[in-house]
Amino acid sequence: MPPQAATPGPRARYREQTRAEIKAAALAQLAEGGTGALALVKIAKELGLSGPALYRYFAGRDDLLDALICDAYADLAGAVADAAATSAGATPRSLLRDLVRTFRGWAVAQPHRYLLIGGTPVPGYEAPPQTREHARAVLGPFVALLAGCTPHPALGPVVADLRAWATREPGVERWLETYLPEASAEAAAAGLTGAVQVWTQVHGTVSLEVSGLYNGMGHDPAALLDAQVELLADALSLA
Amino acid sequence: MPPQAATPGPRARYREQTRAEIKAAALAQLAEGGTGALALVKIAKELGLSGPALYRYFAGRDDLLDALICDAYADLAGAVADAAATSAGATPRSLLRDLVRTFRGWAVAQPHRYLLIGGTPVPGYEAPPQTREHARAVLGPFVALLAGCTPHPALGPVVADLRAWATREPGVERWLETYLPEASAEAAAAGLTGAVQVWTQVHGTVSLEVSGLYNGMGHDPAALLDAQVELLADALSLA
DNA sequence: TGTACATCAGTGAACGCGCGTTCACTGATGTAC
DNA sequence: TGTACATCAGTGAACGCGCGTTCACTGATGTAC
Repeated sequence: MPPQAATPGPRARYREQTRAEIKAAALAQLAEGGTGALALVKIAKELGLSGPALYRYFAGRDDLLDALICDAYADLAGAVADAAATSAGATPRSLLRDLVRTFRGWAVAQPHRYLLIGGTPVPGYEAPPQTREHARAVLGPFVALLAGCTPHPALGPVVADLRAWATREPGVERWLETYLPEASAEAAAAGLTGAVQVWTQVHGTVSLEVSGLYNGMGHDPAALLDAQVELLADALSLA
Repeated sequence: MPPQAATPGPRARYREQTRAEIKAAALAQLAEGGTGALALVKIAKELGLSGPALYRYFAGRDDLLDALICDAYADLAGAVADAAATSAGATPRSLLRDLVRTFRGWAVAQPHRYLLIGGTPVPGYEAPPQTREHARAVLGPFVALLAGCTPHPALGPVVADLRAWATREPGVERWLETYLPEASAEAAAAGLTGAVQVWTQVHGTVSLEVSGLYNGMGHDPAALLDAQVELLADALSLA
């Protein structure tokens, strides 16, 4: 009788390690040539393996892409959550600034990964269904921070009927419980509205920077984003 | 002696028509499968032509992509300029609203074309050098509209030294003369700052919508963008 | 502790696909005298 | 108005490439008695 099935065993550990190496090589390719440059054969060659060996670790090209996307979402969500934990206790305004800076920092440090989750959907590739939940996890700390804020009246409620949305869209219920455990319906709606507003602004600025579309304009993206945080904080009446 | 070399002649006209048909077929493919799905052979087949015939009209795949991108930029810039001309005389605030709505309308009506110019840069494809100038042309009416506005102090000047930038970056000189013919340095800087601010916000909202990343959030993108226009107008102190 | 068996990582050859691009050519269309 | 020539759209065959994926297999590693 084995001591406990919980211990992975050397084989499983080695397996996980190889999976990680494959993903690392794949990311390196993405960084160089974009989504179109991701080729299983080239990855194998780079690892000193031969072609079909990769099929021991991933069901195929799409499966590998799935894993990369999930990792990227989880990683970004983790970074944002860490920042929220670190800055807990600060004023909402400076917390928002920290979260936004973390978001941008993550994106510009590894543009290919940001493009993977925030860029053009890959042709012929159907995103895994958990994608929506992952995206919401990234927004989680923002909603939590902004719950109960007072958005500029023009913004209105992003989701008119929160309860209807939560029952219609799977996963939303649990998400709300995680990030807004004790918020009133009004506070939750305000937080969601604020988070979407922040999201659109930050994604706009960051994705333009990451795609290199700023090249011709000549300005400092970090400073611009900081300024936009102030505008956002004003629009949401943050202290 | 021919009447005037200015008249294109039937051959040249037919040639232009075929070029247009090729581009239309290419756009149809982009709409279905994204950038990766653009294949010369398939385009040819769709037009009843056979493979190499396309090389009479385009030097290759990249040349065709160049043309599509230039067209998209020019088309969007034209739409925005038309909107500016139509709404001339309105208050800055409602003019901004019209321009932004036009921008979004163009993008959501043909998402593939918006992704072509605002999405992830295509792997292995080097954007033509005029791209920057085209992007600036789209922003032109916005700068013109916002020249002399009073941006929120936090925003600061997007370009600290406008004159240095204009001499460093080719094409900027002429661009400034076109859209800010008689503006003071301060008014020009304010207009540029405002335009960049508007650009980041609108691109953020529109690109999230066009990429389908809104699916899981459940809200009305057009209403959100309208609200954001009010916030922008406030941040730029528009009448 | 040793032996028999199951599991699984990895290989090499091969298939089929679609693509971009080149080449030598045919035939129609326009142009010059 | 008619003829000779140049221009140019379009063809068919072919090359080479890199890719995803399948298959039957070998050999090492772990496991059960």
